[in-house]
Amino acid sequence: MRIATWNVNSIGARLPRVLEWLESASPDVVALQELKCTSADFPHMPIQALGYEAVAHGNGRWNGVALLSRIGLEDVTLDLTDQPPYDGVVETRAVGATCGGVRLWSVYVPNGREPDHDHYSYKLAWFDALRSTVKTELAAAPDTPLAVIGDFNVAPTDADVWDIAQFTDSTHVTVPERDALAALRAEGLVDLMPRSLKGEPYTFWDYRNGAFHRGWGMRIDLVYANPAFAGLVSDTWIDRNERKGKGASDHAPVVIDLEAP
DNA sequence: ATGCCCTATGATATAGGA
Repeated sequence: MRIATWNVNSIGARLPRVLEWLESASPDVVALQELKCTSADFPHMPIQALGYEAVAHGNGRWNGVALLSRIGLEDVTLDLTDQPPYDGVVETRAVGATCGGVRLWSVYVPNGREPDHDHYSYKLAWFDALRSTVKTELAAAPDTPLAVIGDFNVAPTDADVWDIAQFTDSTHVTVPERDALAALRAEGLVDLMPRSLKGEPYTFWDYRNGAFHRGWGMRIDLVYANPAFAGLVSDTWIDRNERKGKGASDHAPVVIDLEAP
């Protein structure tokens, strides 16, 4: 079984590359983030034509998540339990489903913007709702393989950014954000470290300043798996080739290969 | 080489991304 997660930075703009990648990489399940479209505008038809059914959860211009599967899509859950709103809106940042016996969550954790911004406290509250939701699911089905995959918008360690000195006073590397990841792990998840195709662990490179070719990246797209899931994994890797060329997302897909449960 | 920001929006600027 092949599972992947990919922040596509607009499914509309990325559709040609997404379709090509589905054909070449042939994943069974794909978690997408940053659709930047409404659920109604999600391009189901060309994706279905490749054999995937999809649940898309998007409320417009920002965020939006989806799960694509060609091995079943059951028990779909939109949003986290008690997911906090931002500016009065519960944003479309989480969707869960069971695919081929594996429980998956596609998540797009809020950015946080600046450590003293409202968005940052929102980010931490959002993480706690994620932790709580996962805790409940793990308790209800401890033997079911489960993974939370997506754009966590936190680099777990200093080695997960190209130069920690560049991140003074910025989000994504602060202690409270990393503590939020640790709290998730404490519920029984492990951070599955992906194999790199080129000696750097990054999954995101800014569009600006030639960041990709300079190796100025960050590992913020993560795979958090319970032991039942981790025990099935044969490989985890970052498809950085997908960051190359014209019309690329600023994130690369992270691919997980595992034995079917 | 992978090459110096991109996307959606009531749009000719702006907000958000990280």
